Amino acid sequence: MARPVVTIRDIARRAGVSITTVSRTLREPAVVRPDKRERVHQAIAEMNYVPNAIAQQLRRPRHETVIVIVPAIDNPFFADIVQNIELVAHERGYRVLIGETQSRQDRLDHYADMVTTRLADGLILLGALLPSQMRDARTAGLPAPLPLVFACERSDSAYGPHVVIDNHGAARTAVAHLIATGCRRIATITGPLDNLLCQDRLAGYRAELAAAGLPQDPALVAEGDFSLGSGRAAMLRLLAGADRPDAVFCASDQMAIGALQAIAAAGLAVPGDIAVVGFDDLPFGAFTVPPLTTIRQPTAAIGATAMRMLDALLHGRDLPERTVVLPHQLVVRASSVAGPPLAPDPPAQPEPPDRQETLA
Amino acid sequence: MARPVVTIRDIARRAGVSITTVSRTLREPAVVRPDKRERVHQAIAEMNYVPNAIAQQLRRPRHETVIVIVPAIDNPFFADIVQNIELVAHERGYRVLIGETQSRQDRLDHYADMVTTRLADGLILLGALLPSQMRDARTAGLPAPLPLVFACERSDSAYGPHVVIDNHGAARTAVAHLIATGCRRIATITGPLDNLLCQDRLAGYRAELAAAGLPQDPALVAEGDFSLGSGRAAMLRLLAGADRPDAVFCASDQMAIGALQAIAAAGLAVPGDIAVVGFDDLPFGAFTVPPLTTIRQPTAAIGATAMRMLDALLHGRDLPERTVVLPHQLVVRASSVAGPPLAPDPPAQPEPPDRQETLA
DNA sequence: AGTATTTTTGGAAACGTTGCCAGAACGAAT
DNA sequence: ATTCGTTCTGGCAACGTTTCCAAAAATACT
Repeated sequence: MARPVVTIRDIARRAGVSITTVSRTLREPAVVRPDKRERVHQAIAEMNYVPNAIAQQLRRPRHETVIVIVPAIDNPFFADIVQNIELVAHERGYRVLIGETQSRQDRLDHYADMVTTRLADGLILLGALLPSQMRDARTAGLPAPLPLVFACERSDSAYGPHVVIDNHGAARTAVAHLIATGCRRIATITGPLDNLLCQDRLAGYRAELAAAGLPQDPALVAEGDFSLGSGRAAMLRLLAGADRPDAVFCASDQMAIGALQAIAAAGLAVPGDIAVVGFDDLPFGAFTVPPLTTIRQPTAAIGATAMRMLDALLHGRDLPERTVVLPHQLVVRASSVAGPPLAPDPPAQPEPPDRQETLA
Repeated sequence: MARPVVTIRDIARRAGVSITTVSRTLREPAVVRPDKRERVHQAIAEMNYVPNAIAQQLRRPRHETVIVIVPAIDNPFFADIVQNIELVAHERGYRVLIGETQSRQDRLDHYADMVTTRLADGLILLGALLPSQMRDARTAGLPAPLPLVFACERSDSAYGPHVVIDNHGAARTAVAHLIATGCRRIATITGPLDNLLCQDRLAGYRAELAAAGLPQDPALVAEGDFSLGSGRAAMLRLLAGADRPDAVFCASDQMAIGALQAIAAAGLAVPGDIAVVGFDDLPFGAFTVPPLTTIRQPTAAIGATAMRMLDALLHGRDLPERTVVLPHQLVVRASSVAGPPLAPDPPAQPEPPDRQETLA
């Protein structure tokens, strides 16, 4: 188990050169003479030397490592964003580590500690939870101790830059679509309402109803927690009401799928009796029965932009904007519009070109 | 951005003590006199000092960090295992980092490098992919250079210990169940067949058919890649055949859900026309229409056992067994058995007590 | 051949900790 | 007062790199 550790010193001895030369052979080979370079490489191969990254990092100001904090690792929506963070990260020489919090403060703090103790450079938060030390520093009037970027979720913008979509507007778009297809009694299943993003979506829902001159009925608002089971339960509650809704706007696709099942279990038809619109455009949504109308979030752009912003932050560059708002898109499928099959899904959201430049 | 870095030296100066005393105040407070201890703590608070973990680790032999390699972060099956790895890891003072490979060798190697370069202590592989350096070392006749444990997937056991289920037996159980309910023309949708685990499940399927004296029809075997879309496509292929199957055993729930949709799209009934059995018992499977019969894997035990094995490995303790096989369980729901609603789902698999002790 | 320039090299000081060891300070026992 | 144990403390050498800087070697130029 405890194989003797080969260090740069051993290589130097073996190759008959100085430690410096070995280091340089690895770091900037061009500057060392070919014959020595050769000898060094040979020694490295023979002795099976691998540089100790810990020691290297002790001398380097930065480690090119970022941590992505995900509330729940099994949410495909986050998974897609993480994918795109990794794309940009790799391209710029960063290593990406993923930390799952299950929305627990202690877990988040544990990962945040990796940044304060200099094991990693920065954080991308896909959840709304805030590291304790950020809050503490804030109340103590200190500057933000951690370089971090919020993606998807919204928080107090004093804590760091954001990349988000217009949740209020997206909710309005979804509800407007339902109204346009003739629905009049539109319910909503929200996410946890202590979450700013969910408040935004609920407000958008209300705003659109108001704009269309439709009445607001508190009995048509049910709170879920983004999960499938909670969507199902919420839908059952809505169906139990005296005057059943003719449409439901759900704050996540997972909840929308739960709603679909509750509606089917009640023997009602979608969209005939009740139209359903979700949010996120999970890959799964295209396969439900019927396929789900939803709001597509620009996951590629969200991930890429968040990583670019963090990169900028870590290099002390000024960000052109503290908050970047990316465009969403309504994807209409059969859960909201009856009739013959619709046109195939629109292509994936293209990368907005402007970000690319401002943050390059 | 570039706040001056406060080091242990600054604290020593401020508190009027030596560096050693500061270190000791943090490491073994009991031994330093209360008054100095107090002064040090105060200086730490005033200057906002956080020890540099990189520097600490340079002096320590181990870092208490493990990396879990997941092929695809959005697979809920892996998510659940990761959860349970984290549980045991935390309890034993390890930090868990997750790396996603998308089955790409370069990404895996990148994470594996973190272990060789001593940024992390060991690896738990949830995928079948093997770090290049393992293979290289093997062909060069060297000992395994990385402490790692395979979970779920099977590989050449010379590379490291395994914790798995009996995939061959589980497939037999599933097929036997279908035969018991009266099915005779049983198809299967496999995972990628270069994968040992998938080969095992296919072999189990064949063995059970043979044992029941049913014929083997190559036209009843379709290959997928675990994903929902691939299951749908495979089912369509099976349905296109001359003599349609009356049941299908799928090597993953995701593929089974795809199959359900293909069957529904063809206007056939489940289980009336075709019975469907999946594999994994994803939370989602309980919510499909109809709910999915499946093989439940003991995710809690798999995760916990894998982490315990890695812990043992890292401490140079001998493992009681190189390969641990955990029990699976058939969960019968309406996709395979028609009729009145069945008994509620069986409770989650209890932790097998024996592992706990042998590896504690 | 001799000097000026450029290219290569190696010594040594960091980086921020920990932990050994010897010595200082303290109290207790003579 | 002196001696003897304890308890605390600080100096210093690690840990394995990288990176100045100055010196040495190689090359170019008169």
